[in-house]
Amino acid sequence: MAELQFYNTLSRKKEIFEALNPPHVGLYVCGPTVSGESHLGHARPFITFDVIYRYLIHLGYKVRYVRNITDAGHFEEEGRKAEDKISQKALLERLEPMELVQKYSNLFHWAMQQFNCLPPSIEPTATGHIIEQISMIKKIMELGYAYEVDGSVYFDVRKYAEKYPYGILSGRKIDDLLETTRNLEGQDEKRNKADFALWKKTPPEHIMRWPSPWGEGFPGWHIECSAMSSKYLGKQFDIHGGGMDLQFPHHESEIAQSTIALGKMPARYWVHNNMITINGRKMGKSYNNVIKLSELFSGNHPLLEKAYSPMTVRFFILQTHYRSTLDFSNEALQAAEKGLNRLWSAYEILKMLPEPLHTTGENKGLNEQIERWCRECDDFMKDDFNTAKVLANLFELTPIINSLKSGQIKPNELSSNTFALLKKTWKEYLEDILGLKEEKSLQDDKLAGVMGLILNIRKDVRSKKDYATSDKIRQTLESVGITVKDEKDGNTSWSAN
RNA sequence: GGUACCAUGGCCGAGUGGCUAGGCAGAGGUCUGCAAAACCUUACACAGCGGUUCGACUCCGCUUGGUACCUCCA
Repeated sequence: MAELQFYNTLSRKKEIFEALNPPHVGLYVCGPTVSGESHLGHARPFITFDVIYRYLIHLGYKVRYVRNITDAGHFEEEGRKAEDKISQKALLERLEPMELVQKYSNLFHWAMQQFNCLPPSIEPTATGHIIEQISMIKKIMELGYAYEVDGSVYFDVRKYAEKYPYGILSGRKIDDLLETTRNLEGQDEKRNKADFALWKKTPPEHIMRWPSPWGEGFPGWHIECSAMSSKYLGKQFDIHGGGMDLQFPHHESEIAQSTIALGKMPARYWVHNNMITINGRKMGKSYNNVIKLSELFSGNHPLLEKAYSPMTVRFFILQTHYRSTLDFSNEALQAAEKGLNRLWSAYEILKMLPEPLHTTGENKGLNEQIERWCRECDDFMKDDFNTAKVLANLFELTPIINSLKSGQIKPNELSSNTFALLKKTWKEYLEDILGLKEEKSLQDDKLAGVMGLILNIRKDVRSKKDYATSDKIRQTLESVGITVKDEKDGNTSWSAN
C-alpha cells in the first residue's frame, strides 16, 4: 500500500508523511479575519484543508484540527499609521467591534456549513488569547530578540537571521529583505525594515485595546498563530496550512517567533494552497475583484451570469489540484455544475441498484477495470491529495453505473465483490473524503403533489397519443425550470432547478 | 528592482521521457412518438527557438507572454 506523501513548502518537494505521535495528527490552518465577509478566494483553503482533514481521518489518524479566527486588529500599512481594521470599520458601521466580529464570524460559519466543511476541533480567537500572546512576546524579549519602542514591540529579524535561517520557508534572502524594502514616509520605529510588530501601541481613538506591559495596544498579526498553535497542538506539530500568500511574511514570521520562544520550528510540514484568479488576476481586496460567497450563492453580482450552489463551487475547486491556480469564469462554473450533476445522479443510481447475486462476474475484464479505477483513488489521494484525478476516475465509472441501470451492462457481468467495492468507493470518496453532499432543490411536498397530478394527466393523454398536449405540458414546465424526462422503462421523472 | 512560479485542444483543467487524463461545449450514431437523459464513436493539444536523447508535451538553456510574493491579503 502506498504511503501518504505531499508537497512540503519547507523542503520544496513531496515528502512521505510521518506523524510525530501517531495515530495523532496536529493540523493548524490559518482561519479568516472576521472584519468582512468571506469571498470565493477564501473558500479555497478551507475546502482544501477540509478534504485533507477528512482524508487523514479516513486513513485512521486522530486529527486535532485547529483553525483560528482573527478578530483582533492589525496594522493596515506598515510604517504608516497603525490602524485597527476592525475598529475602523466599526466606526463606519456604528457597531461595537465585537458586534462586527460576531456578525462576520456567523457569516463565515454559515458559509462553511454551506460548503459542508467539517468544523475544526478547536476554533480559537485572537482576542481570547491576548494573555498567551503577551507572555510569548515577553519571552521573546527576555531572550533578546525583540525590542520596545514607544509602547510597541518589534521582532529583531536581523539578529534572528544571524543564527537562524529567516526566509527558509519563502525562499527569501535576508539581505534582500533588509536592503530592498522600499521607503515609506513617516517615522519608522523599527530598527530594520524587515522587523515585524509583535505588539502595537494603539492611538487614542482606537476602540480595540488591551493592557500590556508596554501600555495599551493590540497584538501583531503573526503572534496569534504562534501562541494558539503551540497552546493547542504543542511546541511542534505536524501540519501547518494556509494560502500561498501567507508564506511571507506571515508564516515566515511565525517560524521565527516560535523558534525563539519555543525553541522549535512550529510545524514539520507546511502546506499551501494556490490562489483563485479571476481574469487571470488574484481575487483580492486590493484588486477590487472579489465575489463574496453570499453573492456567489445568490447570483447577485455583475460578474455572475447566474447563481452557483455551494456544492458546485466545492466541486469546481476540487477539480483542480490545490497547488495550481484556478481561474474563475462563468463558463467554468457552469461546466462544473453540469459535471457534478452527472456524477451525482450516477451516485443516486448506484445507491438504488440491486446487488448482483453472483460471486464471480462473467465479464472478467470489466470487473478488473472497475476495481482498478476504484483502487487508484487511494493512490491519487496519497500522492499530494490529487482530488482532480479521483474525480476523473469517478467520471470513468459513471458510464458503467448508467449502463447497469439501462441494462447495457447485464447485472451478472459484475461480481458481487466488484459491485460492493464500487459502492464503497463512491460513498467514501464522494461523500466522506471530498465532502460532497446532495443539494436539496425546491422540490417540497406540495410541488411533488402537484407534479404527480400533472404527470398523471400527461400520462393519460400520451396513452391516447395526444402528443400535442403532452409536449405542451413538458414545454411549459421546462420554461419554469422543471425538466420532464420520459424514461425508457415507461416511467416519467422530473427535476427542478 | 529582488524572489519564485506558470504557459496544455473552443473553455476549464490532470499528468507523464515512448502508453486515451477527466469535465463542459462540438460532430456522428443508438435508443425514443418527439425531446431530454443515457450509451457508443469521434475531431481539436501540449507558447516559440535551440539542446540532451533511439525517442520530449514531459529534462536543460534561451526568448516571449502571464501571475504571485516583497505592503493588508486565502
